Amino acid sequence: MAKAYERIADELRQAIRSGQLSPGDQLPAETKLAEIHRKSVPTVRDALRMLQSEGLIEKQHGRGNFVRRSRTTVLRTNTRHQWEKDRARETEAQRQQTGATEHDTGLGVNDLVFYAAYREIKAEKEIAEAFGVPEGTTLVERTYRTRYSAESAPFNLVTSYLVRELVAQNPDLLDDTKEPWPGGTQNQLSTVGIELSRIDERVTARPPTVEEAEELELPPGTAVLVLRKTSYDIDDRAVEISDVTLPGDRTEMLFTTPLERW
Amino acid sequence: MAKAYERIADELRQAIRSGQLSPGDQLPAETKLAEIHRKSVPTVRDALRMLQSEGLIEKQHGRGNFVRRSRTTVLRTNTRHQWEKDRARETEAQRQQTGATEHDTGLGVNDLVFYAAYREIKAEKEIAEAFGVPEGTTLVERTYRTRYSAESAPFNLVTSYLVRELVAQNPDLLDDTKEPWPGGTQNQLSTVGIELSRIDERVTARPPTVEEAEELELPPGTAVLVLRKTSYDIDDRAVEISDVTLPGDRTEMLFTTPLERW
DNA sequence: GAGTGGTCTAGACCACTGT
DNA sequence: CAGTGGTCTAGACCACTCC
Repeated sequence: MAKAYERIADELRQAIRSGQLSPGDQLPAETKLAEIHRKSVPTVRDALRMLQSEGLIEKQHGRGNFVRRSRTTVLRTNTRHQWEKDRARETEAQRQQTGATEHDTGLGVNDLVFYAAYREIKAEKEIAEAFGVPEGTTLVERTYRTRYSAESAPFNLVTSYLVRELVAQNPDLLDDTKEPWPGGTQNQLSTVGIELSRIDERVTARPPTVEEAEELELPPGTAVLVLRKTSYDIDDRAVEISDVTLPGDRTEMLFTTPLERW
Repeated sequence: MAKAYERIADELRQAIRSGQLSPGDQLPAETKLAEIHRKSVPTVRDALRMLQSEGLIEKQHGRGNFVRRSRTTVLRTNTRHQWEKDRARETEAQRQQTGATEHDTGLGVNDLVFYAAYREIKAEKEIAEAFGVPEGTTLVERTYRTRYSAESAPFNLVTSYLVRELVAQNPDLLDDTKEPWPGGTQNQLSTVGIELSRIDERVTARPPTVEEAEELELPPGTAVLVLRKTSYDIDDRAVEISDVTLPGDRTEMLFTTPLERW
């Protein structure tokens, strides 16, 4: 005998998949569903929680439960890295035309709002190893928020690290009021004579921390994609490391691998 | 005033983060926790569900609640594509030394168990568009399961598609008893004169369907990584499409992007 | 059999949304 | 204000694990 909350969930799932309930539609009230199935309200709520964790419905306190609309996703590509490198040595006037984020997303300049803050920190064990420097080395930690101006939730949280000593010869690189910087990080690095030869991106998925769920306005049960980008210079030395947190339900990443001809 | 279940969750989270409770440790029984906090058992269970969705604890029916141990992750890279291409024209003897999956994971041949099944299907709208062929075109659908022999859960579910007409001149490519095929898909395609020039991989994260959660033995609240790999030949025609479902809690993907020198 | 978590009840009261 | 979901209680009974 199947459990009551599973039977209720199955029935609603079926109604959603078949189109009997369309995206945006309101479900019957919880008390109503309890009445229909002759079960208690907490049992109905168990069923609804199941559907919520599958991403099928959305709960809105005081309003009702609704069939979830699929959200618009943001595309992130790795072809942008070469694109950004090609532009890193152009004039400032040229670079100001479009920034790297616009290329990432295909959005225009006015669709985005930027926030950036720099501070200096001592390298912890994990990040020191990633850079190949001793623990305690001074790093510049740069925190970014990017969002659509039309939406309230950011579409990523970025923390970027640089070894202070490597970039200190250009004081502008230690000053967050210079952000947003036309041409992005590769142009910033080029001002201190650093050319990139390779970028590694490691991707995993995990449940968000409570803080991430709040900042990204993630519905319960949604995962975050975590991307660690490591940039290597032409001596194969790690010169910049970024940790990017992306909402799993609104992000698509495209990686293109060209192959050598036979 | 904070909600009771949040206060209980906070306290346990704190105990876990501080190391007061170590990975693998058993939490107090739910009735015990209810007694300690002078709350009802369902309230305690709300708190525990929260911690479970954050990946901090694991519930084991009849045994207890335990602090979760981090699981061993499998690394998937894009450098394997060039590696696989380089080996696609070697002799069978050479190819049989190691297969593509071993290169992916760093595991030896004996750590893996393969399952493969082929069948022919008519292209639905979505997949037909991805191939650039008319709806209803005959495709070969290939289903794979890969796992550690030591673990019960597969570490990926793969469905691969080929246009039947493109590969039919080699009957072995329509025969699933020839699997596992030494040298992988790129070698299979080379037998019908197809050389790849580029591979696109699109990655998203979403909650698993009930079927996926069962097959991958995913704990509730875990996300899956969904990867669509599209292989293009030297005429920039899509010749193979794979949908790969990976457990988000056990998978790390590494994408390397080389950059051209200035 | 003792101890654990899983399901479920019937209801009370609070918090939020819209009119 | 009416209608919705959110929190919480106090307990019953079932299912699973381990000894």
